Amino acid sequence: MTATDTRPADFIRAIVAEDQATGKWGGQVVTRFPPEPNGFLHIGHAKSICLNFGIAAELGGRCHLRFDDTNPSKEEHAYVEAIRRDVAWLGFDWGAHEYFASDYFEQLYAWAVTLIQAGKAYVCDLAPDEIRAHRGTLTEPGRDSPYRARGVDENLDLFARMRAGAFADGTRVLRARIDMASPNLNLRDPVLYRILRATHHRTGDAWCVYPLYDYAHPLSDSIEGITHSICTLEFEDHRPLYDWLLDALGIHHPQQIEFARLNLSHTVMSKRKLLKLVAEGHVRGWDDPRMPTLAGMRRRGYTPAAIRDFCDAIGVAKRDNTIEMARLEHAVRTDLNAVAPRALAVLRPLRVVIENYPAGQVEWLDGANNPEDPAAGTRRIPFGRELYIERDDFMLDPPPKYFRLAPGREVRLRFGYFVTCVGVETDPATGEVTTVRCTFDPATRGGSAPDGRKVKGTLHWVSAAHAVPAEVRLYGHLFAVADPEADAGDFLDLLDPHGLEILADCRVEPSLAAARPGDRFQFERLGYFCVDADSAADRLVFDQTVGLRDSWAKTQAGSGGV
RNA sequence: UGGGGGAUAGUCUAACGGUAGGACAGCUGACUCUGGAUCAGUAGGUCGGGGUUCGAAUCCCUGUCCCCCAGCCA
Repeated sequence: MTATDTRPADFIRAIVAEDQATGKWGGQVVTRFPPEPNGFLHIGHAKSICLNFGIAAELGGRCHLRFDDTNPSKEEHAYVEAIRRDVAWLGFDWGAHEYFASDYFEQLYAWAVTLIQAGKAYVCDLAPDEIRAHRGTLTEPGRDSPYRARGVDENLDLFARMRAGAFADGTRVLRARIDMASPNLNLRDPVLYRILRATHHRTGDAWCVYPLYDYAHPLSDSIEGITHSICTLEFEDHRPLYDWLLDALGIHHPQQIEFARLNLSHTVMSKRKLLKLVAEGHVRGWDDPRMPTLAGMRRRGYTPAAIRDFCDAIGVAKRDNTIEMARLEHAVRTDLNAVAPRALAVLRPLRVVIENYPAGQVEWLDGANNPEDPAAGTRRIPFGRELYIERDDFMLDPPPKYFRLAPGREVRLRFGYFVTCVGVETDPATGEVTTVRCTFDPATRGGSAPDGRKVKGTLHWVSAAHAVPAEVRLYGHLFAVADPEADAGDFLDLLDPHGLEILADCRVEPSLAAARPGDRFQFERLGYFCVDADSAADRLVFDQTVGLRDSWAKTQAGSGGV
């Protein structure tokens, strides 16, 4: 064990480890994941979840799931349930530590009164645009609100009446009295409470004043005894306010630490944009397999382990970053390769007739369920005179280095026999090959030749008489460009038109007939697929999770195609 | 150019004054009943300029570039 092995994996873990060593928090580690229930969780949230729950787990601490529900106009209970489901699916358990900022409204209100009494907060009657005008700009200081000098008693009375519903929405706010000339705009008397008549998903109409994030967040952290409040970079400017409030109140003061959020190529992470895609029907929903949401990734067949491994692998730092999608795909391939049962499935069927194979004869051949895992056992696959192979696996006039079937060429049918192409039938109108005629070598049953001869290619196939029809949905990237956020135009114009391709006439081996939604398979030579929620007993539907690495396709791309 | 952050291979990420390392992507090759998997090899980097030092990605000075902040969103 070297020093490198014991060094914390990232700068946040280093801080927490240091705090543990010095006993700063009495040996305690309490983190929290604080989503706002106004949308579904995405892979960016997964980074934060893995960080917060991971640190707590590593150090014997705990991580709270706290819904930051301070804005009733945007939040819904349905999102709460979706978030719970996604965090649990990812593999994390918050136990009894589920909280809502809205549970703290009474305490938060009481602390606001405390601030007023201490002369550190005041009720401001300025309209929203006036507040903005008084705030100044990045380079000019703000101006004091004319209400800044209001007396404690008047503030107390006004704030009580705000709560009581005496004033219209937007007519008054409670503000912290800090410094209108601060170079940090967050300190120019930030708004703490606004009047908002909206039904809250949990407190209903009990309140008409709601705290803002900057006020509710540090106090919620404090109430819960959080030690390390880990958030993303854009809140760095808010830390002085976070600290100011906790100091002003003299209560438990967690340490806020910021890290760079995850960006993934070929997709967007903005909740606003994801919501727009869903609301306007550009995708089928929050769980559309093209979406970077955990629900979408789950539906597509990503495993929790793959996502966790991905989050561990990308690291945590402060510099802006965009992870290549290939990194995520690598994580899911690695996981699925080890655990996904194999199956034979033909996406674009091409009929094959084996001339010297007896009509009506059926043989049940043994196929390994997972070459990576002998314990996975074998299954029986029917073989007959008439089969389907992949259209891509046959060419009348193949280019060099093409190892598949072509006139006169011999290949192996996976787990089956060597077959040689002896002719084709074509559609006289289009010239398209409709049937490939072959002969088989009976001595090669199971896939190897007693005379030791080799074949360059092995094809997947299904028995025409036994194959089960299926729909397969192929997915590309959500966006056609690596960084859809970079373009100044409408991001919708950047959606990849090839992001979804539906193949309605596929054929899969009969053992797949029993597959249930959520089941994952590797279709040999093609990729990983997951049974979609739309699947029914009489209509199998598969989603492509990710393709297998394909060096032939790479060769093709490199040579500019055939 | 007010404040706050950040710059290490194509993309991420380590190195805490002492050989710039790892991963993904790329390329070569080996092996293979998945052109999969696996294995081996290979190429590629410290934002620029000064300085301190025996020695600098790391410390100092200076310049440049990138990100965030002017919601009664979070």
